[in-house]
Amino acid sequence: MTLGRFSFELHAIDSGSAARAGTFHTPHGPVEMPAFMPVGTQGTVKGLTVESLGASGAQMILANTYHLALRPGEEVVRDLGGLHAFCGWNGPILTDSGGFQLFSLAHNTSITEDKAIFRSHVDGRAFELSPERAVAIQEALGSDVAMVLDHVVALPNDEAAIRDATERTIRWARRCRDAQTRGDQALFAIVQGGLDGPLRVECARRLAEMDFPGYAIGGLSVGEEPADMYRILDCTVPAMPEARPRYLMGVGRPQDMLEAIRRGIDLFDCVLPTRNGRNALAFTDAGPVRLRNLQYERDPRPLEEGCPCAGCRHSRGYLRHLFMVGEMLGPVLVSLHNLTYYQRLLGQARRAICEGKFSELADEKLRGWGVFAS
RNA sequence: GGGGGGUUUCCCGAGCGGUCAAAGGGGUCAGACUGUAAAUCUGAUGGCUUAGCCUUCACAGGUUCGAAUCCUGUACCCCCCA
Repeated sequence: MTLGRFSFELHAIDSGSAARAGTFHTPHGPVEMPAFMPVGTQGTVKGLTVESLGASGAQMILANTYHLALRPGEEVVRDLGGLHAFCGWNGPILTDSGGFQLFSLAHNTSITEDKAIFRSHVDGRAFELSPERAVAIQEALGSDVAMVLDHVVALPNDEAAIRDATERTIRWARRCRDAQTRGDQALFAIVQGGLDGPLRVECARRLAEMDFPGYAIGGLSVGEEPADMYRILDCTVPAMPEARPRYLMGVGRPQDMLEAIRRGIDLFDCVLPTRNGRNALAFTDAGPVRLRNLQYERDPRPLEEGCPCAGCRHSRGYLRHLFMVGEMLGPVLVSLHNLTYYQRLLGQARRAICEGKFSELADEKLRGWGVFAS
């Protein structure tokens, strides 16, 4: 499929699952999918330079509309040359719309049909975010991919509330599309519907009718059981256009990504590798390593044998020491390791899909992590 | 030599007759973290055969139904006077 300066080529579909490999082309370069986007909410992936971010293997990163509109303000970013120049990342950037903050900052947010009104978490001032405003901000920021403003609700929730938020998400998606003025920014729609399978399918189909250049699944991994998330993917993904990138927002743990790729998801973002990295948890093929644990005090091994990241030039004992004494290099190196681990995992997934051996890879990884396939 | 103040559980530090195994920090140990209000948060932290029992508040003795808390002596530390 080709859409202006964007296109999505499918290279392969796994023989034993719905997993697929492809390339998403953007004005700032290609993204090999399945892909993982590090989260750089405020225009920075916490603790990392763009050089080390590139070294981790990342191709596309995520930034946030709400946070950047609050500080420094989208006009400032625009006047400094747009998001790419502003943060120094010349690869593709996707901006989240602020919809997630309707959920995470719900306690100081009110929503009407027209717009959401936030009380700024920074200084308490009112901040309005309508679908039109979300698009305008993202156009000022100049990301490659903008997300529609969606209405995310906490789970579990009552049926009427979920239905209401889902319907609003569909109406807002249309308003976002109608508000677009730039031709060099792709707008992705977001499927909502809580844990209601038929509602998810209906939402996906109605959004598909509007023909967006990409589709996301939102409102998952917000506290529900993993099995519920997989169940929703099972029914929702087949209802999403095959010729467009399919993005599972906010996910996730390594096992969640493999389970989602198995079901046909192409794109992910998650704070876990960076947040957990800052909190001394490293991802490895043998499962998580909680570096503060006493057992690593004299461990001479790197986090992962053969990992090319800068953190793996050091022993676990040294990394533990950095955390125990509060040195900032600890969070930096383990964030870098985790992102590198995620990128390598996705790279292995892409190769396995092209070879028709994704299930074998997934089984092997899940076994290493000590979790069962779902 | 004389006068005054102090010694609390790994550390700092509250407590000043019972509700004290002893506040609060720190440290340590363990856990959590999924479109980032997170380099954050939570729990544990004398021992045990754990609804209870035992051993702790410099050391020894004493007063009291009952002492980390009061008294006497000893040791060490700090301040002032000579």
